[in-house]
Amino acid sequence: MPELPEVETIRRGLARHLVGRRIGYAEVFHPRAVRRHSGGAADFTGRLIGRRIQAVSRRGKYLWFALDSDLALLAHLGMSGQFLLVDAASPSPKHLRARFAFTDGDPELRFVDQRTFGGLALAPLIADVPASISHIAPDILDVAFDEAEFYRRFTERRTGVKRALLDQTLISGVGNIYADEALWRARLHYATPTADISAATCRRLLAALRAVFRAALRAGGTSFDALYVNVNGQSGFFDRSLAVYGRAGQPCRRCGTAIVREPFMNRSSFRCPACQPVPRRPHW
DNA sequence: TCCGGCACCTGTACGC
DNA sequence: TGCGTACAGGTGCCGG
Repeated sequence: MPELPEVETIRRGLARHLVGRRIGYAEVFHPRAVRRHSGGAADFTGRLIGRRIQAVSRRGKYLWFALDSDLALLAHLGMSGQFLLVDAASPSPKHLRARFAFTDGDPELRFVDQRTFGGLALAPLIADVPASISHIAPDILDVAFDEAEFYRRFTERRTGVKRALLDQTLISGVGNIYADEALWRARLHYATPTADISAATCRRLLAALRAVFRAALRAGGTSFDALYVNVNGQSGFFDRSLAVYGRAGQPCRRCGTAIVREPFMNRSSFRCPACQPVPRRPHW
């Protein structure tokens, strides 16, 4: 499941291979892949032909190709989206949703997405950010991330700390896996009310998040299966370093207590019952 | 306006 | 073997 470290790993690979190249051909194989592009598939591909990729950028889990004339090709990988750089002659995978060929030849870019939660769209760039994601907050690795402003908005919320971390309009790039990992590092229960978090605890939580993101980036991201791969089709290795996610019944790496898995927000949360006890007045 | 719940999707694992 | 069900979860939309 691509979160910030996985998307950043992919962004770096795309930037290395695609900046400066001009799109010669584009094709969409499934309308759902461009459902957020208002003009439909024909408009999407037609407006891409002849455009040159100037940069590959990211905010949270969104990434985009900055094109000529302040236009961006915006992408979200959803649950299972992949960008792959392969030779045009290589066989098409089952879930190929779109492909882009370049005027200078191979490799071509393919967008593959099994569960179709991901998608592509064109959007005008306003102040270097696609207009359609202006509501997405800066992520914690972004120089624009303002810790004091985050703390103010965080404590104004009437919700629990994990719900807040997953709210991309408050802080972007955090998904279920890294939320659980950061909460474990900061010794916080997911249902701790944000209003009860002190400034010092908030700093500790953000430091934990930064640390887990950086460690995951060094490992090339987290892969549980073949659904997350970098642009060369290779998996990341951070799953071997996870402290709580997916470790129900196994000993906490800090205190040895068995990790528990609990349903929360229609998904699973993992925590150490000793290091992350239920708070006095939880916000479930 | 803010918050929580749910639909959207497909492959895999598991029980019967 | 084959069928049904649960599960994985990011985003946007809707209702309270």
